[in-house]
Amino acid sequence: MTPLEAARARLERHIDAQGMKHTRQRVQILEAFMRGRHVSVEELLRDVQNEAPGTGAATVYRTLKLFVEAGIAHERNFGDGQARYEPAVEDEHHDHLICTDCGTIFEFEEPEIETRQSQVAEAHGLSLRSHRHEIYGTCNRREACPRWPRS
Amino acid sequence: MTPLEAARARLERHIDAQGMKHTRQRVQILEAFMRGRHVSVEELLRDVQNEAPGTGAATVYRTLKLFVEAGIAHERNFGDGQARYEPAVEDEHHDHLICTDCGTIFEFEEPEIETRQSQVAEAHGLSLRSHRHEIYGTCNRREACPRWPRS
DNA sequence: ATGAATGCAAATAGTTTGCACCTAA
DNA sequence: TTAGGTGCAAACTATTTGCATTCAT
Repeated sequence: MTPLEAARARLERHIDAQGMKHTRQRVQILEAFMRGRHVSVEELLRDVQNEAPGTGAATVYRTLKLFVEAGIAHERNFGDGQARYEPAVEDEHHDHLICTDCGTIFEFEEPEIETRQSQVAEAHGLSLRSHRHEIYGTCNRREACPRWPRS
Repeated sequence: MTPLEAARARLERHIDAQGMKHTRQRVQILEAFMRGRHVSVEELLRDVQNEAPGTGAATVYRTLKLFVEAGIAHERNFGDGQARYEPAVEDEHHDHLICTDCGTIFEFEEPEIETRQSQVAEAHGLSLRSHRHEIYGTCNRREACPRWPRS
């Protein structure tokens, strides 16, 4: 089962469970969404409208919320003032590194940090719900980074 | 030297260095700002206008940016859609825990997490610039938490 | 048939900006 | 005197919402 198939299955299940309707737009948006990695609404809307002109921005916003509720998307906010969404892989978690020069987004996973984090929450008497951990830096990669001046 | 005095000194220095002007508003906003802990612009504006009616919102926004540039404030974003600012204490760093029920903000410092974080950045070939680490949870404190139902 | 989903446009919320007036230096 | 600062209102950006229309069931 491909990630897209898995996501589609989860979405169908969620839609049925909530007594919602299966629509052309929801499938189209899902397909475009699953092709991306950390897409902004703007980017996604552009992609969708390429194949399905006439799709409204409001629908994309509403559908992304639906994806989050269905557990197939995570909302991210990297401080550029717009939300980004990424496909959620079941039982998988990672945080992000962002190059402030070129905008490249890397992912990382640090069990030790996660552990410490739980301890911190506990020490403060909080029941951990979620977290957000982003590292910002510059990627020092002339070739890869679009903002590095080419000689 | 109190924190306020220290901040004022740094601000004056910055203002002089940049050839800017010392104004009544900047001092008033600084004083109100240093009284708070993680104030939103809205809250700060209200405080300032209590003592200095007529102060404009734009001035508060502009002044907070100035504070950040002068190194006496940090901008924070806890996902409630508005920026918050907190006094920067020199050579001190902490991250945050936020109670999603009552909004209480706790601070924490975990050298081990910081260390791992640097290693992660390095492993990905990034020069670490900054980071953001927030833990969200619920504080389980009937008495302290305004959103807990009183019996 | 009928209620939910869509698309558009208008509304919102936080923040920024243009500009005439004011004020520190 | 005069550049920089302030206050107001208008502009902006991302997102949400109201509503008439369309579509899945």
